[in-house]
Amino acid sequence: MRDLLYLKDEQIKDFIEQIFYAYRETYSDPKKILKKYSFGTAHHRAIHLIERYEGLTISDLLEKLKITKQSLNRVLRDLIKYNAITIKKGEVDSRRRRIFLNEKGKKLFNEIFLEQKKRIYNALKNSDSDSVIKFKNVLSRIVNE
Amino acid sequence: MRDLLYLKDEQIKDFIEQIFYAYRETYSDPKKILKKYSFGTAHHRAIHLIERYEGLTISDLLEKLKITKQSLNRVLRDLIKYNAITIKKGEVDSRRRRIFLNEKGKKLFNEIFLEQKKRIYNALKNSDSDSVIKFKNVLSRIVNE
DNA sequence: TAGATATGTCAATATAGCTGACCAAAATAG
DNA sequence: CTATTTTGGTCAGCTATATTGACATATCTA
Repeated sequence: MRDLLYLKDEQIKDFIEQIFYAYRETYSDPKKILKKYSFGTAHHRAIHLIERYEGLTISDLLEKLKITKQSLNRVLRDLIKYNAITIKKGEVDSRRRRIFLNEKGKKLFNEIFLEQKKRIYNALKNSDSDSVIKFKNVLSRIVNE
Repeated sequence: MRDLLYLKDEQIKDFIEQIFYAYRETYSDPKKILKKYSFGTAHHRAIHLIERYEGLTISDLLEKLKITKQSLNRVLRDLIKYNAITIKKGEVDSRRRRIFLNEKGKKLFNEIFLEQKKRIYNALKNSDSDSVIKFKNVLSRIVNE
């Protein structure tokens, strides 16, 4: 590995640490709201992905979350019970069930997102668009590495 | 909130999602190594901070980790038992105990870091220094927001 | 019709966090 | 010097989120 000035070990350690803090803080913000509904971060992550990828299947969700179906099932059961989501049989293949947000789920998502958005928005609002683009690119390279 | 082109809700949702993936992947990489020593991510985070801030106190560590002393104590007990760390009485205030990595702890840290470093290094090595700097700046704004 | 696929569910276990209560040593304030 | 505060350790029990393994069911495909 080349020892580029901006890729020294101490810099990399710092990134590893900052990624932890960024994740923790970003997902801590809406915890009070989640608690009101007796939900946790596991429900939050699921609802986030269901909102973003409407109609995704159980296995799509499993791949994104990288948890077991047993773990996911508990979460989905809770969300169904609260009437946040609906699972419909797939049209082409009725085994591939598709997950959708109900009105109650959309409201819940928005309440969570509004809280969570603040941190990101405030962090970026004073950044130039070039910083935001470069942040996005580096982040996605880390994810897809 | 202004609706700047690069700060649309969908963009912010994407950041929230990517931060989750970045954290998860970055901290998943060394899990096999940790398992060899019967350690988990909680031990990893502690050892990372102890390496970076040598001689930090229990309460320094508690503040950085944002967990309870009961949770931290379990982790530290395991690390002491393995002989990864030593806790010394503080020189000025002997209640403020300072935590240090032993040789065994340094070796363990290096083994973990080498694995974890790959993802960050590979993600950054083809980025120009400006991208890295801007990534760092935006990340730290998210953390300190 | 026989297998493969997608999903659900039961049971047991692990990890990492929490609260509450209580204790001891050491520093500091009166 | 004593009283209080600060720092840390520990016990016990609980919760949230994940795991593995086994088995069941419906549906699709060959």
